[in-house]
Amino acid sequence: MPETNAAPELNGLYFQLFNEIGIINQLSRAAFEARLPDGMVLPQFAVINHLIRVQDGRTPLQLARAFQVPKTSMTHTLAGLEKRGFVEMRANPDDARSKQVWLTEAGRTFRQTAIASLAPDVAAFSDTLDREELVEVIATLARLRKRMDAARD
Amino acid sequence: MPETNAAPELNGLYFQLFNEIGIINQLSRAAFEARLPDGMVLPQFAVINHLIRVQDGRTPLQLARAFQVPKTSMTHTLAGLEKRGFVEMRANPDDARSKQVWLTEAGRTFRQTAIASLAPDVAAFSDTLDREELVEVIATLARLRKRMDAARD
DNA sequence: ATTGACTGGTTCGATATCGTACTAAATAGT
DNA sequence: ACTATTTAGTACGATATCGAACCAGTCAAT
Repeated sequence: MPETNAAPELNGLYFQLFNEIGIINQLSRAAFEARLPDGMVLPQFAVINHLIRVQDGRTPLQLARAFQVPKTSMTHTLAGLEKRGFVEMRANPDDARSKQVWLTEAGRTFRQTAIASLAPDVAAFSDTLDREELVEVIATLARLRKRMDAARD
Repeated sequence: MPETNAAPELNGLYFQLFNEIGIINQLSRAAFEARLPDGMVLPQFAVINHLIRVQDGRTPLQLARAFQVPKTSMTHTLAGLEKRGFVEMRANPDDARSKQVWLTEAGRTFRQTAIASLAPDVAAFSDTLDREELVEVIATLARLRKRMDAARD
């Protein structure tokens, strides 16, 4: 009965994939946080990075959705960034309930120095995957991510 | 000056990769925990799964290393599993400081039912990657994981 | 215009995660 | 044997994460 076994085995592979992903996430988080100053934490850096890649002025909810974290978590992350002066919360002119998150100069320069200080760590394993492999695995994971995202009812 | 740009761009790709990984990790965690009973959490399930894949009787420290979490986190995770009766801590006959983690029958059956109840969720996106793609991306990530692991001094 | 449903964000309490410091056992060097 | 160092695990305190409940603003239907 090959058909009845097909799905479970595939599921097993997905479990394995999520397992690898969990471990790498763990490793990258630990490596990042070892370099970042005092209590600065990976999600905070990730938010700054995201605001650079896309544009400033996202709303907190947009950010929460981008990272797929509950909005309460994003509130907390943003509070930390604001306390450090790396972002600035402004009122959203289009919607009085909402806000906008803007990077400050301090936030931008922080990102620069953080990336610079992380470079040696990345260099330690950056020869593992060449550019094509990287691009491909990113594309594959992005495909999966979008699909998983869409699958959430 | 193409050479000076080469490295930074590669770093940027790694950042993107870690970002995708973080989001998928988030999505899979949320999906899992939505199905798991009450306060059962992803790492707990992952430990049970790991104990099935490799063998019973791992020590807490081996588990912590396998998942690349601090040992205090593993202590906490195992305490949760033990309280629910899914694992059993025994003395390690080879080392009086150490312990061994063994699955109980309840733990094994729990895994079965958990996987069964997760199957529909996985099915919702399991057609995104075919078997070859899955195998390949897992292999690639495993390679990166091992390399990152080795790079930690 | 008014009501009811919905949405963006925060507050609050419970739990997870993790770093530091500690204890006890094992190991190494003499 | 004896001391110093390392190793396995835990206790504890600080912070991160998240779900539930909440408030204020928006939108839709009448």
